[in-house]
Amino acid sequence: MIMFIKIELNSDTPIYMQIYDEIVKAIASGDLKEGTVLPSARKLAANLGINFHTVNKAYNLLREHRFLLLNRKKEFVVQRSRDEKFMEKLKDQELKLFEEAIAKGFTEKEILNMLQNVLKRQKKSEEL
Amino acid sequence: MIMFIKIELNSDTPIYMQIYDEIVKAIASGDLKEGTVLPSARKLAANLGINFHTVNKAYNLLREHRFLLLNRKKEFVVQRSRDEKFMEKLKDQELKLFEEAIAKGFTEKEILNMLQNVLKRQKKSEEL
Amino acid sequence: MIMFIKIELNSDTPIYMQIYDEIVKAIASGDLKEGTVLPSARKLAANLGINFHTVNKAYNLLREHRFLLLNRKKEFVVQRSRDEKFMEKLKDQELKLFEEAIAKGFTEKEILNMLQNVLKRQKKSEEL
Amino acid sequence: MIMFIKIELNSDTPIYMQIYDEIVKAIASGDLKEGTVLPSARKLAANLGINFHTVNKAYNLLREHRFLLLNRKKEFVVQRSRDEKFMEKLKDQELKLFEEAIAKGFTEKEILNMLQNVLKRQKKSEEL
DNA sequence: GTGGTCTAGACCACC
DNA sequence: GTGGTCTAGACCACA
Repeated sequence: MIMFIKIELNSDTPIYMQIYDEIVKAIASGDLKEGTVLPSARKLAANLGINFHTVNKAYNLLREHRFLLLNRKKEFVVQRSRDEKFMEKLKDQELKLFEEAIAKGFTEKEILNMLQNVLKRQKKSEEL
Repeated sequence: MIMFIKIELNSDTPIYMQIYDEIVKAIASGDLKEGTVLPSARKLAANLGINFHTVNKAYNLLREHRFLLLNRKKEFVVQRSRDEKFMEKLKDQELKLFEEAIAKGFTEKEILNMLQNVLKRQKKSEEL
Repeated sequence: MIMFIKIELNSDTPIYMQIYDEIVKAIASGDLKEGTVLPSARKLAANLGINFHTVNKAYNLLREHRFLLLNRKKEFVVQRSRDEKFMEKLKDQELKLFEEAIAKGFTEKEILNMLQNVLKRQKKSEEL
Repeated sequence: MIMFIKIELNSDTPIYMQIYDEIVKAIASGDLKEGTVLPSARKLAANLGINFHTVNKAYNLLREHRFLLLNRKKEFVVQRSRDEKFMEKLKDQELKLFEEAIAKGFTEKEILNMLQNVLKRQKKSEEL
């Protein structure tokens, strides 16, 4: 299995976080389907030219957040869990973000516009 | 000046975070207007029956995020900054949140519904 | 033999775990008696509309934990083993859980209340 | 600040887990009170004769589970969060454990006896 | 092979 | 000083 992950070594976001984000993005866009077995942490690390532990940390974080599971063959496999607790957390986070934006002086319309732009951008990447 | 802040001592969110959230909410809802001088950290702490440092931590975090500024008298004052960097950060955060939601298996419609519900809830508290 | 197992495809707990839990529950409640031959993994999988491997994983985990055994005909059979090692493990787990609860600030009374509620709920399902 | 933690290097439970358990136990018994600053990961590691990362892993796990928080001075501090979500999780775990015990053939009385013994043991260590 | 764990040494930003 | 992060190399149990 071939993984296309771009890593910016000189970014301010940690490498393991970049891997995390890229895999979530790939699941969201449909590039990684449910049941897909990810390359082993060691192989992906070799491909990216980084350390095994860095990839391992990303994989374990993804497992904690239920984007991956470890099967009995000790492979990391993509799952789409749809847990409702996540949605509740998301709601709380969004409420807090909106309050901050409005406290900053942005209007509801501006926020909605921004949200729609972001969703459009997301949808495009899904269609490619 | 009197501050109405509700603190849940038995919550799982830290107290300083609760103060932070409550003040942002008060600015968003219009209860706290630009230029309002907040009560000193010591007074608010006494009113809430909590430690001075806890309030101080919340105030400093709010200043860092440009919701408050420290005037010559060393008072914390409400400001509405409208900084565009915040909007950019917000976009990135929203994009990441949406990707996680979609990776979890939620549809675009479900997410939009959730967002509209959250905005409605927010608007109501603004009108009260 | 007919098995009544409810599977929530959109749950956050893995399906094989749900099957595991349901079978343990059925043994505890008396619905599945010692010596009962379970339907083959293939049949159960077909009935539930899920993958054969998922059921197989659950069955093997149950055998590992001595709730099932594999007879000469390679059928999975219910057994009630009463092994004391399990009780020892259980004690250790309970001790750790209690320590966590007390460290969280819950009182002994609260914990006892919770335990009695849980046992009552358990007993009711046994009587049905 | 002096920490009394016993580590079994030749145990089958990972060292970071032993540290985790010992600290939870210390909070439960009252040896570690809310607000207590833990020794730095580096110092504790030196005292125990183990690696910094091992202690760090334990500390971060404790923070994730809300037994510790990282203050603005980057110190790990004991907190007693009393979050209700924990109690809900605990209930589910207990229910599952009871079902397993009953499925094994243990009676309700035996389980209650065991639980009371464990609670007594816990209470004693709290009083010392 | 795999991931889980532990060790060791390094640089960073923050205070 | 602190924790956060990354690298490097090692041993283990498991399958």
